[in-house]
Amino acid sequence: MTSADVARESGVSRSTVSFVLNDAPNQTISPATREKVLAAAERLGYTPNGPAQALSRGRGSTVLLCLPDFPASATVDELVTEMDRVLAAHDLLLVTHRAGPDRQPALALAAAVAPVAVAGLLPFDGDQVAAFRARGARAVLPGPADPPPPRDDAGRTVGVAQAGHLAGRGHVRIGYVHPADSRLVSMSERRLAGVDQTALSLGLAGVSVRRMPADGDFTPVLRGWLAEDAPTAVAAFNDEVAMAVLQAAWASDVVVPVDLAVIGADDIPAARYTCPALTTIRSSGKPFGAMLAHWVLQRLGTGGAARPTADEPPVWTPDIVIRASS
Amino acid sequence: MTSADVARESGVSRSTVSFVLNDAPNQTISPATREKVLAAAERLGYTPNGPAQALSRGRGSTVLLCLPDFPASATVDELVTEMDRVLAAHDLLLVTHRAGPDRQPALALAAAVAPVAVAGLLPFDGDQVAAFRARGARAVLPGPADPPPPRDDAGRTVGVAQAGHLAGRGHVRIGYVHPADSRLVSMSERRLAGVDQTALSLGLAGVSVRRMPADGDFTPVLRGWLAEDAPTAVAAFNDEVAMAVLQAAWASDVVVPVDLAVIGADDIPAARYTCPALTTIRSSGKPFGAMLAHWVLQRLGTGGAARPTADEPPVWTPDIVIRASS
DNA sequence: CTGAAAGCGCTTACAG
DNA sequence: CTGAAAGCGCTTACAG
Repeated sequence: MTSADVARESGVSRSTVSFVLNDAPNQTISPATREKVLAAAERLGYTPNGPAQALSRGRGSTVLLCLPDFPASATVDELVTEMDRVLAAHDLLLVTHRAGPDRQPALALAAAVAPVAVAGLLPFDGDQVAAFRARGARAVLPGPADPPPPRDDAGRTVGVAQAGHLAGRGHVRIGYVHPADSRLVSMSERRLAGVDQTALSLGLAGVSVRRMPADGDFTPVLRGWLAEDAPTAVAAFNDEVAMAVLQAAWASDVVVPVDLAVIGADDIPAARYTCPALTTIRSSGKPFGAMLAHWVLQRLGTGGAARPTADEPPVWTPDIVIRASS
Repeated sequence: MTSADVARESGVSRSTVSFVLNDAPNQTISPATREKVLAAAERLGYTPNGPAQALSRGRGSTVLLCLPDFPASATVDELVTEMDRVLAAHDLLLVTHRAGPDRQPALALAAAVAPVAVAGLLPFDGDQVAAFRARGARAVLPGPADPPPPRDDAGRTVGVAQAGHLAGRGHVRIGYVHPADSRLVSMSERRLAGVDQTALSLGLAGVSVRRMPADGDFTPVLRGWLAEDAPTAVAAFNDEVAMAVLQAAWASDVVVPVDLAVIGADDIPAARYTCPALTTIRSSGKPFGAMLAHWVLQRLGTGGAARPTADEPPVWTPDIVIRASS
């Protein structure tokens, strides 16, 4: 099933078929011909071959998004969905690749699909950019020279929101708990920075920091912590860490939120079901997805395209979900 | 940067370049020429254009996996990672597509990348199969005539494991809780079938069933349930539902596991941090990913390929993770 | 208003 | 052992 079949079926040339199917500008096709071609294509169930189109146009229609090896999360799903949505409005299709120990490297995928652009959540270094370019990408971002994506800022913002809430509840000795998973440390550092900065600007005590032990049992750490720095409220890196704190408190007869307030981050589905229900920070992946898409479009020069998109501006505003734990 | 550049640089024809780069069988290239070409390709940083290769070979090198619109989960990640891994051993690259309200339909992606095969977790109907085929896929599975993937069985198996554990603890009145999310009902029905069947075969009472209310508060339901059917143990559809049950018990002064035993499913990261820690069923996505990959390969006739893969046979064995809730 | 022709980057019989 | 040529399915100047 090729365009030649459609041409034959409708009694015109392949050029004409291509013209009508692509609504070629500067090309005036008679309504009759147009109809014939459309009907034939319909009847034959013809669909143009994407790779062939890309080859001949010298420009693919896919964008590759490289995701880090983070645990599955609704936030990333939202990001991807939104990026897909705004890209689709510009006839660009999103292909995602999640890094991972056993996963094929993104470069192989890039070679196979020849995306017109590749985007990532973490900045690419010079070699990576060059490699993607060698595989046909016209835009690779963020590159080493680019401003980092607003993710850093987003991380900080989460910490700011956590500390702000806790301080608002009257707490002055705030603690922070890092996750055990080393893949998450850089993100956790950013969140901590937000907590730290807020505590500082509010004139609170310096924030005391602990890390989740690898075995997942925070109980001994919590006991020592309470004895030493005696935080009255803890901001956890994320909801899982917050749950570990909740569990340690439960095991130690420390009553939340009376003896200890805790706040998580991410608002995972489980957060509403903890005992007590977890107060947390919810940050949608949507604005970030929109931002990445717009960045790609701009870099591709499709920014001021004919078709205007009524997308909300990509602003990053974490929401606080107040439940019972603080 | 094309193969013509490499040919020019190394002073041979494009055919020769193609032969050495592809290790063409039935083709004897002198070691000297071979070296020259390889060196030139290396020097130029040449990478073949995937779509062009696909076009000329008449066979793409990607496989499209269509994922349903389920919440993000580690199990699906494992499935994808494993499928990617075994496919990669056959020079096939995996491209995943998650369905969703705002996502581009999978057909558009299929048209753009022209995958040689498309696989799904849920069976495709006749129209879908035809549409994918029209976009170049040589294999689309599972189709309407195919045996359903062992997912159904997997679902049942989870229920069997849940009920088996509960019965082993001496419970005779077992309850089951469906999730509120309607996208999950068919999966939940399968798990319930496993519970039901096991209870039946063990001569226990029929299992009493409830569903999570949309507002997420299981407390009123639990109270009524305890008054009516008085189950002593409940198997929840998944860990989130189990947590809701735990929370309802906590709110009702029902002590778990003494007054009520609960078991979840999936072993999400949060499961170890509930109070008490949740007993659950863990089923890796790995065997299912391997199975799908093998199915694709077999359908593609690559099954008995030269390169043997030392993959474990795709067997589906859920593990029970015993913690404190039952 | 429409068609013949070249070209996108590759592979692969077919000659030599 | 190596090269000239055709072809994969499309698009797009260029003629008419």
